[in-house]
Amino acid sequence: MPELIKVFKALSDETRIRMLHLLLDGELCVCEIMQALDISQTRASRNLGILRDAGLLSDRREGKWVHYSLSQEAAARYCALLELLRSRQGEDETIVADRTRLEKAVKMGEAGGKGMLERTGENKMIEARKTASPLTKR
Amino acid sequence: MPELIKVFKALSDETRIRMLHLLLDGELCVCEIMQALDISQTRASRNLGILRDAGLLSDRREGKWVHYSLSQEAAARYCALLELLRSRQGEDETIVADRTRLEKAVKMGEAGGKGMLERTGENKMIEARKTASPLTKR
DNA sequence: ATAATATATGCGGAAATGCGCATATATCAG
DNA sequence: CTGATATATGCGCATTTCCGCATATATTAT
Repeated sequence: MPELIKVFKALSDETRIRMLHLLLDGELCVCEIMQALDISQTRASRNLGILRDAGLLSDRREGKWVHYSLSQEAAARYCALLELLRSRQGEDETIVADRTRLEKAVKMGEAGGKGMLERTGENKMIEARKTASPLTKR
Repeated sequence: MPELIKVFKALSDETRIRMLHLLLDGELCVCEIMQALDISQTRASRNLGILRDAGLLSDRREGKWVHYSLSQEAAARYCALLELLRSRQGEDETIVADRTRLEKAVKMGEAGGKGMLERTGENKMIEARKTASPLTKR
């Protein structure tokens, strides 16, 4: 299958578009993305893999965490596509909500989060935790 | 479903990408496209409809023929996408073959073709015919 | 070593997609 | 009118996609 079509296939799914929107702003690990989008771990991992296999993302393991980010090649080859995405960032309600959840997750991470694998659900409070998290580095 | 995702879905099929490549050069009717791609009438009509419903094409009936072309809105909103396509035109063997078949079909049309609905098959000769065709106008 | 956390993946089922066949619709010629 | 040509569409089937569940793998902590 021609490469460009694989890219379009990767882009033709709402979950993956939401992921890309977040990753336009920088690297994130799977557990951050699944919290931001409020989706299952399976779904997050699978769809990130599809974006990676299409050449749009690259991944990097650091300890327990795998960080995904826009690939260099994609940023070069498909910058027109990414710009098209960027230009629509404000139009979608869902994207805004994802950002909000991401920020919340990042804050809890900075406070020293642990056990991020559970989906929190929109309004569920989780007390501060003790050990390291990928977010403490910020 | 967000509009942009519908567009990506429409673009994530090889048949439809081939169609778009031909239509980047101008308006074509269904029978020309099915000959150029050497596909069935059903397949041509269905996939052109999908591109139209995604907002990428507009159609115009003229007598027996329905002509499809890039829509004004798409050319404006998605010109980055179309440029990306254009920039890959040379890379794909299939696209070149489609162009060749299209030119052949156009020539037979100018000579006064009729009964274009049958797929010709790559090397099947068809004698010149007598009545009007969408191609005589060129 | 065991346990906990983070991520990936095999499997199965529900839904979506792609397309051929037959047929419907539209237009034109006679 | 009938017949020929061009296009669209309902139906059915094969393939693909999406995702949850359970489980496997990787890393770190104890």
